Amino acid sequence: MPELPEVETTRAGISPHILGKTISEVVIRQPSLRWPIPKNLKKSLKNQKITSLDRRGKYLLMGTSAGTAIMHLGMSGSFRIVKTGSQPQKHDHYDLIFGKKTLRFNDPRRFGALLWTTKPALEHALIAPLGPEPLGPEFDATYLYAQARGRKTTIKQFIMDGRVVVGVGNIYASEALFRAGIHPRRPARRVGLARMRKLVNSIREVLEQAITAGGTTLRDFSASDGSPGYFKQELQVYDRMEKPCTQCGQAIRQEVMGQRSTYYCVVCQR
DNA sequence: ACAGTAACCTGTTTGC
DNA sequence: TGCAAACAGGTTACTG
Repeated sequence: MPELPEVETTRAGISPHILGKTISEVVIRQPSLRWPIPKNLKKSLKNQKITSLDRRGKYLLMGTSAGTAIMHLGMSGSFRIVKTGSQPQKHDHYDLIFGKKTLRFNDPRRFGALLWTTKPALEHALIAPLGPEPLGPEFDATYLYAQARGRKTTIKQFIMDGRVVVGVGNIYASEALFRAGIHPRRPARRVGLARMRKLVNSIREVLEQAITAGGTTLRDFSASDGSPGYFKQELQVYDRMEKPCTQCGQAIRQEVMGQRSTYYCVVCQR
């Protein structure tokens, strides 16, 4: 479900409800997520005040004076702010209770994560290897071009590699490549500097527009207040197999690359 | 070092 | 209608 815009929408949505607030109770109903929720997490988090809520790639980093909770939404995770004591639904795996309000995590497929670290979060084994933020200053054409030297992989799989750049998932990879006019199967090393510049701009543009629209709701994503994301209306290729290209009218093609559905226009993308 | 694939899970859609 | 296979927005770990 969630790529960078959806995680950012989530971060912005829950921030005002938890920043500066103190966790009065932690309830774990299902500890077996992508990795087991650490046994010490409940004790570590209880009575801690939330001092920050940051995003790194698709990870949410919830800071306290004692350490940082590292959270991930996986494929199907979402947070809701609910009234404390309200009946948990199916797949509601954990609650962070802040007095009258509760931050509740729901995740049918259980690819999400909740971890705890007392070191600086950026040094954590899952966070440290991550590439630059696509909306940050280090991500530019020169960097992307340099990274692509000698790489045999396709440009689509290249921009979806979190060590190259974070936050570009399956939807926005297809969308950014369409906007940049680059064929998803083109080898990464065969994209020149000028087209890398175009690609960097397309990635930034599509992510920023999606954040503004509150993310993309394809099936079941919703913000922490339950509202959907509206970027689906702006999608040019993703989930539009056989529909006309918005630029040239050619039927949009769908293929599987690296076990992921990929959508593109055979005329506009080379 | 890199690329490709299987694996982790459940729910929904598709095809016979 | 029923059942099985395929597929879904992510990421790591393993294999070659």
